[in-house]
Amino acid sequence: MSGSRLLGGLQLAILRVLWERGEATAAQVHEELLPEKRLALTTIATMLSKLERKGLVRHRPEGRQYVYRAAAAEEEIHRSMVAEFVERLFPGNPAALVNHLLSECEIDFAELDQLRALIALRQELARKEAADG
Amino acid sequence: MSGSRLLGGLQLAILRVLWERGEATAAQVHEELLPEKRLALTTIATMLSKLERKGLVRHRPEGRQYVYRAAAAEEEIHRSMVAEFVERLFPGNPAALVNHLLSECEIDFAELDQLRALIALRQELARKEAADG
DNA sequence: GGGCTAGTACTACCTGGGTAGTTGAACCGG
DNA sequence: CCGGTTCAACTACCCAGGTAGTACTAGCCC
Repeated sequence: MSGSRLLGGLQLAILRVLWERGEATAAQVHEELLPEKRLALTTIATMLSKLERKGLVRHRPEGRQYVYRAAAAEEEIHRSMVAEFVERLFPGNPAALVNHLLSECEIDFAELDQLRALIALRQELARKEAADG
Repeated sequence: MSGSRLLGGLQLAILRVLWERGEATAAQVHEELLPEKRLALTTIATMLSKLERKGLVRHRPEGRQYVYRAAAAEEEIHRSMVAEFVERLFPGNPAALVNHLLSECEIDFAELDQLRALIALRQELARKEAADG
């Protein structure tokens, strides 16, 4: 478990493509990211290799090219990155981040409703846990 | 635009000391961080210089030592880092991060209550805006 | 005044993200 | 069989965070 789990923007963009499509060649990832980031194909290929070295991506040869797929679940990456980020910015206080997000970010009405429901659910669980012991 | 992207853990730890104390010498920051991170004093001094080059701290000579203070407000740093982080991990969807935090993190009952109140407040504001605008 | 000390400045190195050119191999069309 | 195309691999940079040793300097004590 090495520290510094914060992946960069490009790495995440690539992983997102893989999560979305299941599998993709370097060229496909490149093409999909073109509007977002104008990068050379070799840049994408390099990043895929680096991600593979870190165990976040695997490849399988198909004909003369490699087909990549994510080796780490999206949820897993989210979890570890959020944990790392919270620890960095609001040490031991995830609620402070929620607070910040609610105060500073544009979150629309419907989403706020959903979040409120989610909080109610969490409180329900907490209450039950407390009751059961 | 102060291209302040994601600061590292040490930089933030140093800034936290400065925010907390208002002012501090390198030695004071070092001392305060000792239990948290065992680092050489020169490491702290180096980071202070780097932070100063980025305009995030300033110093004032006092006798033969420098007294540093943060040049960026805590809120400002929080804002820009959270924005950057959200854009990286949940592009254009801060609510997804809130969702994640509520689902995955340990947030205690009282905090959940406060968050619920905060959401209600936000909704109130949104409703008012919708009515006025 | 001469050496000790405290404290900054300078320099160096490692790591990892990001970027891309160059190389070399496999393959396809003629 | 040869030349062009298409890949992946290798190599090389840049930059910033992090870490720390060493050099220099200003002040202090005897």
